[in-house]
Amino acid sequence: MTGTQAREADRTRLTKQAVVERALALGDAEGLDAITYRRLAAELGVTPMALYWHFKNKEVLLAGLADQVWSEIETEVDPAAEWHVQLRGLLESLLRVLRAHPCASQLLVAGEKQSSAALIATETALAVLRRGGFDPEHAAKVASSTLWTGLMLVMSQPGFEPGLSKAECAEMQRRSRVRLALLPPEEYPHLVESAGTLTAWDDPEFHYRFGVDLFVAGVRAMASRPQAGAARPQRSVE
Amino acid sequence: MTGTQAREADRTRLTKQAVVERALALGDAEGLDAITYRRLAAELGVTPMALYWHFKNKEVLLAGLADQVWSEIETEVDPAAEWHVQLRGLLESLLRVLRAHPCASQLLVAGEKQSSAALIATETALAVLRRGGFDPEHAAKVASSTLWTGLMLVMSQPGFEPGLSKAECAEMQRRSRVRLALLPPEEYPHLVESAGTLTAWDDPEFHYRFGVDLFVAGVRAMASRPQAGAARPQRSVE
DNA sequence: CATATCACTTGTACGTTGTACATGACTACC
DNA sequence: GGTAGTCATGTACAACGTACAAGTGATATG
Repeated sequence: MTGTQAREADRTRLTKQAVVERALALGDAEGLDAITYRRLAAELGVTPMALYWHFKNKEVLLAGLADQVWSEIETEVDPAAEWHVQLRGLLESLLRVLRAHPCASQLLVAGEKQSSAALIATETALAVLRRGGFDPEHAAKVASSTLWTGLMLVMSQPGFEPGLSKAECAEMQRRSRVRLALLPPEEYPHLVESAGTLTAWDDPEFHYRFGVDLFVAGVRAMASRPQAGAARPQRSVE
Repeated sequence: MTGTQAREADRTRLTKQAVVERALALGDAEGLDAITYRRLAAELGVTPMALYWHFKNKEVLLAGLADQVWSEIETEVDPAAEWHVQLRGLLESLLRVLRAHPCASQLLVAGEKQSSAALIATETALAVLRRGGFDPEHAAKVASSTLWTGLMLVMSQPGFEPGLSKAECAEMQRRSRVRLALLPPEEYPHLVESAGTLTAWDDPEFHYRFGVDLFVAGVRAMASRPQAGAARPQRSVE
């Protein structure tokens, strides 16, 4: 299909995929608000209205971006692993993608979670949880929580502000750390004490590791409660 | 002519507090996007630019709203209760406020978490967690997670879309439930099976109860891990 | 070869948003 | 009275999403 189009090297046709990629790159670099029909069109060397041929309006464009993000998530699980290890793997895969696309979490929070790529991920998570002994209802709740925990973890990373340079980020963090540390210690003893961790942007790995641990620990605890559904987790076979 | 300005009997001066209350009511009723300088000014019977005297720009206005929301959270804890019961109480109080203000979660996710009212809540949470045996670093992480879990729970409530009527909400839910239920069952068996729960808007209490249980269970599990910090939880005395 | 069609692109224009700037009016104190 | 501070207004502008109509070039068909 795309083989015969190269008659003019510079002036290549616009495609949905190209637009989505450009938009995502723009959003990642300068924040979701930077994604504008005019701005995007300028980057693609095209008139704003040209984009309307491919995406009927901005909502559809953003849905396209969301779909792209979803499709980058790896949904393969190690069939030999225990269910909670599989769940952890899914969450980590989600986090990898969300961290690679700083604007993705904003995008997914605001927009649709019903993209076709999202369905696959949800289906996989549900399968893992059913194997872990959850009944359909609780499995649904946990699966949804997994997604939202991923979103939340990225957005709550100290210093996370899409479209900010490293330096601006460090500056902001320094300032809020100082603000916390200079609070009256008799009124806010614990806040002063924890000021460093609350604003630490320099060790995101600790942030994510703890967040994932906390979530998985919660899910495992719920799994071993009687009302969670099935009597006992099944071993994953074959 | 403009000479009629004295006629309005209820022509009372604008105050920050009045503006914040009106804006919050507007946002709760019609969504955060409905909060517009022009719209808000019209509701207050005033010129858009009049608002600029009280709030230098929209960011400041929204920060004012966020502060108002924070200030409505009850931060008293039962000193006799166990720490995890206290933590649950704080989370439930947060949820109560967020649910009372449908636009609040969007507001807090986007905006500042450094309002003075937010500091008090954070300080209280940290105190509870330190009593629970967490060291300052892990306590900070858990406290931040508590806030974000509250935000996430409200935003992930099926059918949550600020500024939508009950009927629109029900209609949307019905549609997405059908979409899920009609998926090819051989490809998405679990999705079909859980379609009801994934889209259920009619039983929010189950949603919130399960979410809080899951979170508190996770925190308790982390508390009993050696690397969480202090050797053992302290009983709260006096 | 001519022409009709489709896929795509452009130009112009409208309404809405946040907000800069200059000015007007009310209140309080000298 | 006057002067200053506090609050409100009116006008104006740039940027946004997008409706509408018209144009372009490649391809299929007569």
